[in-house]
Amino acid sequence: MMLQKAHITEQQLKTAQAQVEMTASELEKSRDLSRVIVHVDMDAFYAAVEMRDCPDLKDKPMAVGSMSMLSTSNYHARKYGVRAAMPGFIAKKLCPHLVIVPCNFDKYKSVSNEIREIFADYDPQFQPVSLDEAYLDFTEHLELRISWPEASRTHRYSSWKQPEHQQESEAKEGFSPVLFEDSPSSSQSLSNSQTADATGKTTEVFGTSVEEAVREMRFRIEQKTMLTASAGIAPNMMLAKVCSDKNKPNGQYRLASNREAVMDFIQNLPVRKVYCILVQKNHKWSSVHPFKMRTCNCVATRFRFSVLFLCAGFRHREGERKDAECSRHQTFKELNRPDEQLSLCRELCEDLAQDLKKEDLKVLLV
DNA sequence: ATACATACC
DNA sequence: TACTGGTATGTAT
Ligand SMILES: Nc1ncnc2c1ncn2[C@H]1C[C@H](O)[C@@H](COP(=O)(O)OP(=O)(O)OP(=O)(O)O)O1
Ligand SMILES: [Mg+2]
Ligand SMILES: [Mg+2]
Ligand SMILES: [Mg+2]
Repeated sequence: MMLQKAHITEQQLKTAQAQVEMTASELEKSRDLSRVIVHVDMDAFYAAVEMRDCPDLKDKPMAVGSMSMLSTSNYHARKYGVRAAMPGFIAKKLCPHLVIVPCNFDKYKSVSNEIREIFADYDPQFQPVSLDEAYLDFTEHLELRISWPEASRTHRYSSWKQPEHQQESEAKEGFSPVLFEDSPSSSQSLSNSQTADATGKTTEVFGTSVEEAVREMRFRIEQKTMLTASAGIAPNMMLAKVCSDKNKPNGQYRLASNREAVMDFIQNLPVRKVYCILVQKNHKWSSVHPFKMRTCNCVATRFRFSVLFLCAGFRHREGERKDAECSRHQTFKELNRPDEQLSLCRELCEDLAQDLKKEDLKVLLV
């Protein structure tokens, strides 16, 4: 691809530029900022369920799975680098005190059913992605909600969790304070706008804005399951998904529905976050990886150049699979013998790989 | 149509 | 000692 790049002519660049402008204006016409999309995702899902059901685990680094493979870890364990898809015995080396508890899929499935009941109240057509997350279109809910009486926006604390006692001296906004009415970000506590009930804070009132509606949904999830969720609010699913990660755990983030805000948000995002195809080394559109374009802005400013490579992707074959029954790890070992790896690296980075030794491989492949 | 490669939870 | 399994999508042949 570097060789091809050297032979690009002015004429080719001009043609590419024209293509880009056509595509861009077509796409701009179809930009839709009218929907309010929410992506909700439970925090450290399997691990959180296990911690809820075994309070001894609360303050310990823990993970769910086995010595062979972990499905996820709690946030405490993540500080040590313990992650999903990591073998338990390796995780133990990173974090010797790690507690590993086995999976209980039935429990995760039933919690999933509980949260889906709540999702359906906001969007009956919600799209589940996995047991712990879903996309919701809040547009219609919000249109109705705007004229809802306060009673319909009031929710009870479950007996297991009353709100924290608040300082009397702390000035309160008064009745039904509406939080985040127009603030772009927040990871505020869910329990700071309780009504000043004479009998004592057993309910919570939520406003009519998107932020309030989403905060309400997360509040209901927490009261019902004793588990927390995070959420992203944006004009489309991709952006909502990226937003839901931003204030995780137990937070939410809204990206405003205007072109400028979206452009600004996208600018410095790692490409990896939005369009993984571009960094798949074997994908036919894989023009980003070889040329080290890491951020979206980089792709955008060099788009004219990128377009020339859209159809010029490369592939390499990793060899034939010999034993369909073996584990993923075994397969990897079979297909990537050191000598195969060496020749592959030499092929892929000619100039770098002349003096390549086997010890270098590990680093390169990582 | 099928095998294969890769992504994501 | 130990390196997943379920589901979806895209590519090459
Ligand atoms: N690689 C994997 N293999 C098997 N199960 C997985 C894997 N990754 C995730 N899971 C399971 C366990 C997770 O708790 C659940 C939800 O995934 P995900 O939302 O990505 O992470 P998480 O909920 O554990 O943490 P968080 O969302 O807070 O980052 O799916
Ligand atoms: Mg997630
Ligand atoms: Mg999650
Ligand atoms: Mg998830």
